[in-house]
Amino acid sequence: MKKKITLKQIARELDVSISTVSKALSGSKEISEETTQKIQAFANLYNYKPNNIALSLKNRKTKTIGILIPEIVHHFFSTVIRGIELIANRRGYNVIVGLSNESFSKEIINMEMLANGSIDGFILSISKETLLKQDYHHFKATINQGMPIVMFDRVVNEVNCDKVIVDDFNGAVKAVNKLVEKGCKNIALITTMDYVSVGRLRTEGYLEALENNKLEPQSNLILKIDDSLDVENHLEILETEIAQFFKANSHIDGVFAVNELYAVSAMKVARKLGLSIPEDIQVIGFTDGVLSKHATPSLTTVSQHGQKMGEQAANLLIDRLEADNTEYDQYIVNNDVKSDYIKVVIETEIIERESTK
Amino acid sequence: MKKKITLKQIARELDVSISTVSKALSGSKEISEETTQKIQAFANLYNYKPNNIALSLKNRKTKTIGILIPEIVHHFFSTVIRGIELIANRRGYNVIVGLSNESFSKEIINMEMLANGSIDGFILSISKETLLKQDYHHFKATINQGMPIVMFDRVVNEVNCDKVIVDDFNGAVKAVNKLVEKGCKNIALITTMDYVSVGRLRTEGYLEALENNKLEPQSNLILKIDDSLDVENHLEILETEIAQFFKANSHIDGVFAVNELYAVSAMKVARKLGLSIPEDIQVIGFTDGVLSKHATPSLTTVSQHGQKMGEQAANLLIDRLEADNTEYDQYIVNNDVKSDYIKVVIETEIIERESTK
DNA sequence: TATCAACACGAAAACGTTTTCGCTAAATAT
DNA sequence: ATATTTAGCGAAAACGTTTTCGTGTTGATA
Repeated sequence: MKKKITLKQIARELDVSISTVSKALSGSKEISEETTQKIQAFANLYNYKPNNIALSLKNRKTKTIGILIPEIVHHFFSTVIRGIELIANRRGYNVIVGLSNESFSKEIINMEMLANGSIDGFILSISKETLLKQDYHHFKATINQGMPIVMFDRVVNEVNCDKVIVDDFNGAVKAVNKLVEKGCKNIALITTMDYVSVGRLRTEGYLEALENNKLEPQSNLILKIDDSLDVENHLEILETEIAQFFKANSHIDGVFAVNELYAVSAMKVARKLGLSIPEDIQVIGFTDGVLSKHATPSLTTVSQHGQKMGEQAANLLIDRLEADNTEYDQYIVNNDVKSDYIKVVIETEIIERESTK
Repeated sequence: MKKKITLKQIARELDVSISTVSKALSGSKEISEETTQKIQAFANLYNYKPNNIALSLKNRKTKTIGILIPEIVHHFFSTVIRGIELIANRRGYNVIVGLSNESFSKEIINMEMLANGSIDGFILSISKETLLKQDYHHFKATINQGMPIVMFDRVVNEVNCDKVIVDDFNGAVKAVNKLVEKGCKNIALITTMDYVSVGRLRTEGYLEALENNKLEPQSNLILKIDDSLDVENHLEILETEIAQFFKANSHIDGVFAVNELYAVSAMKVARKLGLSIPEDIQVIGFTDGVLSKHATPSLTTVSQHGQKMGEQAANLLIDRLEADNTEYDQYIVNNDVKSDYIKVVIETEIIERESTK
């Protein structure tokens, strides 16, 4: 077993100083041709690579970005990671991931664990519990210590930082418009509780689109699912709730669901009730994942472009990291709080499949 | 913006030496009660946390483990990551992820990027291209430099290290047995090309089970899909191949597919051909993911317990890291190569759903 | 009073780099 | 012949820790 070789060992072996080795390897013209040759040959032979940790300590930057997300077994989040990793790698950064599991305390612990030198900046999406508590001090503290944060998808106005979001509102509008266009008159909404901002925005988009299309919103056509419990294990509850919903409102001819699972479950339940899709009920979901693509019938969805979100977030963060010079603080103009922080909005796109006519 | 405070700053502020601060904060009884109090109070006030990078350099360990997988937008792999992260976090480790994208060169680049001090050890699953090339020098080199590797799922005998695998062979046997038990006589296999070891093992299990059940293996009942092209974008090719397969072999009454996607596609195609599931054809897939759970009809699958694999892999790696003392090398006994490396086999489990009777 | 242990703290090395500065000897210019 | 540049290299500091060893002061003991 040959341990990795260091500058010091090379120096001792070739009877030169550490500085000479370092300079020779970086091709400094301060060192003679001859010496440089000798040192580089030796270094190659022993496959010398500088130690990242030592570099990090010296440069006070780790070339590593921290990702903090609620859940990783999740098509959308893993797609975002892929986007982040793609850009990070291309720009010479590594990626370290922490999972909050939707828990406030795990979010904090993870942040503190990473904020002590391990990373240069964060890309994160806020946990449900944090959103519920509305306690964002850990984000603010981190930013205040000079560590930049980029938030994506689940963001919050109270924290001043770069953000990448999907246009939830207009995505919902588009979806509902599409259903109207396809002839639906009684469009149901299956959504989550309001505290997750993306759910709220999608609900608002749904209402707006109804109004635009001169359709009367019917409060009984909105089904709010309590997903504070892990819904994966409560599939049956979900399905029975949807079944009751359909039975109580047999005039429903279109469904807009704020996520894939709700949409697929709706299709499943509808068919069990003897309704056919898309003939009797047309369905559109949000988030274009595996389920949508491979369900039967395949699902028309609003695509969030998760990978693009990840790429944008990574670029935003790295740009900021590498423009270390300027102080990106907020300032006041005309009694208005201004800031240099950027909010990127990713446009949604409707992908039509078999669940609509 | 207050940057993070260091020992040196605390020392200067309180007019003591750096050593004294360090000792006081670690509660050394070498420092007087009074001084300790003062220092700890000050450190708390300024929220002092030791710098991880400096610690890493000093201790020559990073408390970080590197994960290298072919793909992250993938239910199985993300489940494994979740398991690894769970254990890593519990045992005080961070997790850094690299994606090989099934590419040999990206695998190497990623390994080299991480092996230079950033991590203490690897948990990885081999890329398809590497398996095809059968070039494993980068793994061996890494191990030889004293950096432990734990391989999972896609492993290879040529490399000496700890391994966590699923019992692919017996999983396949169980699946086929189940189909036989449910009355199938002509069981088809939909599998990948042989170079991915897990695919090969599952194929062998299929054949073994047929033999055990005194069923004649029929070579035309085996469909090998070339997944060297990204299959996600070749859904149609996949479906037409399966359709031709079914048409040419109308006596098929059971299907065992080596992954979810093939199984779900098989169901979809079968139904388009007017066959009903499970009445006409029963289907069992491998890998229990979202698709299996939410397909209609839901899919009976062989569960791989990805999270458990991740947990085992993480424990194996960390155990090895923290037992740094002993040299875990291979040695010869009775002309036999022995090694202290452990191979953990995770048992599969059949989860019965609607696609079987 | 001289010796010694206990106490409280500081100096310095080490982890592996990069970089600034200084030094010596040779080469060139005056 | 003397002054000045230049080439080639080494010493040392710095990044932020921990830890070993040394040192000075105090109080107790012989």
